[in-house]
Amino acid sequence: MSRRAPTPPAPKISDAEWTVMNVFWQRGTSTLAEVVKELEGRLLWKPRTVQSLIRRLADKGALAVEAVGREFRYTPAVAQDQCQHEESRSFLDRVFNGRLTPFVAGLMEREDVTQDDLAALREVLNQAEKKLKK
Amino acid sequence: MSRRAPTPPAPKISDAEWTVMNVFWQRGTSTLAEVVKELEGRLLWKPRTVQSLIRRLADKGALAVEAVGREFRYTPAVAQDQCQHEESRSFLDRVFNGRLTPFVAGLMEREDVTQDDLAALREVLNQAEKKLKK
DNA sequence: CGATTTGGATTACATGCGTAATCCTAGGAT
DNA sequence: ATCCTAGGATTACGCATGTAATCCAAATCG
Repeated sequence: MSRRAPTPPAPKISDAEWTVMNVFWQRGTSTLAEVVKELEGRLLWKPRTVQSLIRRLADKGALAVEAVGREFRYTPAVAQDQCQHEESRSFLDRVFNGRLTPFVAGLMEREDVTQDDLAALREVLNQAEKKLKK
Repeated sequence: MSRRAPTPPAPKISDAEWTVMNVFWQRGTSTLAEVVKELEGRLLWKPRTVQSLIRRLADKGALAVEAVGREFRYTPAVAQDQCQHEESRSFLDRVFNGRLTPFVAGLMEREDVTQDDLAALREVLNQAEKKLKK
């Protein structure tokens, strides 16, 4: 498992910001109120907190802002899969010396896996192998 | 893939601290000087920086301290695999909504995998299945 | 029209983190 | 005996983060 040619890196997203970005990636363009509603119940954040996080995300370029009337609509400006991949890489490097197999092995050992999980993972590996052979 | 009964959580280890803990987990009990030597070349840290990180790790209970003469020897006080697992869980929850398969799929898609990688992963899955059937 | 709500802008504030510098002291070099 | 060095203790310092509160203006409720 080794890196490919680097894409320009996406802005670094903090833990709390991931929660917010996940909402935007699921919903697409949204207003503050929509995100607040989406998170309420699930989370103990005051609306002001959500607003702060959205602002920071806009400041660092992870969200695009468009004024609509006197409100703003925010849209993800970075691709979810790119951010996920960058986080994945940095996580594996930091915690598992870059290696995927011990990570997966550790999870298998300490969590309960279902047959479905295993089947899905095998399918992923098969796809990877197919690509590899081309 | 689901959680099991929780163990008492290990102290939270920051990015830089992971670098230090990895040295201790590899070497076992070590002095400051040994860690500094191990890291030099690989890293641009001043010895003082390493000392600060070691101190913080001792303060948060991740390293045990034993005075030997006028020096200290530090020993990992938390298990590497437990820390790895906690990091893994929190990472998957934050970035992949807790799901392992998309994480693996993303890596397969964006990085270069070898046949050996695939074989090792398949073996891990086989072991997991064996355990599952018992 | 006045009061309340709501969103944006500005400000807050403790804590953690990355990255050390300073100070002091004991041990080793000369 | 003296000076330098290395390690522990204390302190530093700016930036990020989590978690908001305050202030102001526009819209909405009554």
